[in-house]
Amino acid sequence: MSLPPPETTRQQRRPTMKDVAAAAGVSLKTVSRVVNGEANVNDERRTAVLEAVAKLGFRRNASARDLRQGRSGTVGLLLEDVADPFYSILSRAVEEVARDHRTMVFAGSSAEDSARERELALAFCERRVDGLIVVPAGASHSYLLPEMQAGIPVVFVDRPPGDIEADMVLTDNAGGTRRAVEHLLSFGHRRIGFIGDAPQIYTAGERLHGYRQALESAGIDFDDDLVTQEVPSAAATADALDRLLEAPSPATALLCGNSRTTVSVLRELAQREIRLALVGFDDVELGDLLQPGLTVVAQDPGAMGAAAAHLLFQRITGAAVGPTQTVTIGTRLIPRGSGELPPA
Amino acid sequence: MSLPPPETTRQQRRPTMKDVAAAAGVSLKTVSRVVNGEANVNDERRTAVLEAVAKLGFRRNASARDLRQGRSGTVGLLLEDVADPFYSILSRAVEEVARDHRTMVFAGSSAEDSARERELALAFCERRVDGLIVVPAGASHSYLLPEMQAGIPVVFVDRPPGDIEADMVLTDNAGGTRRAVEHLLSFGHRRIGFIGDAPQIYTAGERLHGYRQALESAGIDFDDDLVTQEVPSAAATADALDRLLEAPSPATALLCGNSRTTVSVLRELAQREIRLALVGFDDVELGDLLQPGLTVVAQDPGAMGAAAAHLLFQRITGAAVGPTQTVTIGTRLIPRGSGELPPA
DNA sequence: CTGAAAGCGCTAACAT
DNA sequence: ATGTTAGCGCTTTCAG
Repeated sequence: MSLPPPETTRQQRRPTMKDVAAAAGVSLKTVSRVVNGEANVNDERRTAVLEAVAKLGFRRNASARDLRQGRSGTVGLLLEDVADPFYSILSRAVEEVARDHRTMVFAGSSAEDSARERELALAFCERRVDGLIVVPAGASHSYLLPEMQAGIPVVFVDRPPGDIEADMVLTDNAGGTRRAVEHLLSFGHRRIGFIGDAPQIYTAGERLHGYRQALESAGIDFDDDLVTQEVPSAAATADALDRLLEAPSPATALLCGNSRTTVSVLRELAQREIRLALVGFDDVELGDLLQPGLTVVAQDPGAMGAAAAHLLFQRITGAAVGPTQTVTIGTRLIPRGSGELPPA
Repeated sequence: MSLPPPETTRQQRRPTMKDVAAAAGVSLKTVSRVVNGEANVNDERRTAVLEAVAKLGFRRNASARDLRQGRSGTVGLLLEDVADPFYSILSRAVEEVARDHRTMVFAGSSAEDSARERELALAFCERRVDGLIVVPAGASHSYLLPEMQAGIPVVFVDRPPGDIEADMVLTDNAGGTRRAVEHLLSFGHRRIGFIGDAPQIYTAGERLHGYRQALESAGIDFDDDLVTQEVPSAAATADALDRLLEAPSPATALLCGNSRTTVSVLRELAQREIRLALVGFDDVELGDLLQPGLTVVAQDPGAMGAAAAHLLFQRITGAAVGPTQTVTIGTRLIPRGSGELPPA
């Protein structure tokens, strides 16, 4: 007089190779051979194994395999924010390269928080990723040294690591702003404003550097009144814009150091009904549909992700050994109208 | 007379708990207790263990732990394209919920290819993910039944699965287009065009349904001349637009069934210098900066991701048992100008 | 071509 | 409070 089984879905124990072996009447090792597509298995037995696999719904346990083999077939990808278009495009590029290497990708967002970056990176290492691609959030990365010495290759993207040497993939930031300034100069501008990100951010420094270089080459004095560097927020950008336009000799053109700032400036300009020559660093979606179209210095996040992943897999496979490498990806100036307006 | 060691970086074998135990002069189990923050360890020994951990650079091997415990602390997220803003926002939301559950996320892009969807989903299962969130690419998902029966919960997002019953999180597609049409009707339009995605796509069907419902409620006859359903491409959209505008009684307003179509239409309208009342389904970045601003029926990918993840973890933890659940997420009409233009 | 045995690094169950 | 033993599911090694 036993009770009927409960009505919930039955949670079967997953079949193992041992179960398959029993069902097929062969040894566990033969199952392993068949499942892994090795040669040297009699056709008859192979068929029996495949039938048992299908019947039982067997699926090899990657944890067990990884444990035995010492590698996991995964890489970790640590971004600032998976939802940001720049990083999501980069992410997809990494995924495609990883796929070619039959590798899965763990992705995580540091949210620009160095503690969270570290936590995620070490969690990836605990999972024994075969390699790590990191967009640095924090300023120190020595916490990764033990992991790197233990054989986990790490490639940094977009910004250099804080206090260690490692492979990296960077945008040619200075070259990008240099070209943007030269472009504006060629349309007759001499008073070119620059609203950049906070100076402690690597890319912000590089971009400012390119801006200064281009002015210097053109024999134009750098003017503090025309330059702002701060964390991009709508309010801060509006203030910065005020400064540039109310300077004794106001800006006739503006270069924005990142896309968040560019968007804030566009909103301000629309509201104030001001026309100002404008070039943005980093492309924004639908930039061509604005009026005028938005001229930008476009980065190539896809190329950066692909380059980082290629470099990483070269390290993983041992195809690349020796000193650290730095890959620099160029920018592309895309004229769409806003950067070709003449001085007022 | 032995040779000097090679000059390449030394690949140390990673220390194990056994090594830590030896270094600290305790048993392996004590190391395990300390590493896992269990109570019942003498302070002196705990200190010794922690020192050995730091000195050796020990990091617990998650593969071994997973194998023993039978769960992996990971979930799989299968999207159409990680780089698409809709999915990248969804993805970030999933990541945040997973983080609360100390779980990492594997993300993969099916590229709208059912074979690739299946391949990725099964690869996730092989990695013994604790659960799976899937945006269906293919029409059949019975291949997941053995996995689900083996205890891997699966939540489908954005579209229902093909031939199985499962939890899902959907947008209120029909409700969204209904409101869009009502909105256009309220501005006096009676000839409202609809350019939707290919009819075999679930969301496309639902959106068309809402369009028809709203017309019917308003006592307006459905007119085939004003409706197109095809794979969104710039060329196809241009043709569709031609049809609507050259119909015997042409459209004065247009509802686009997805954001790719919306963008294509915007490009066409800009080129032709035509003004047409326009509402897009799904928001696009910078829609407020266009002239006129783009009126949209906004979906909420963040809410969808969060809902899917919550449901998934309820299944994983057993907080939810029993019949499948469907969560429907509402849309929001955002008037910005283009949808408030009167009939020509 | 096939199989038996050992063991990857960890945790669960059971002593002490 | 601490240690011992067994074993998760697989691959490696070695023997037939």
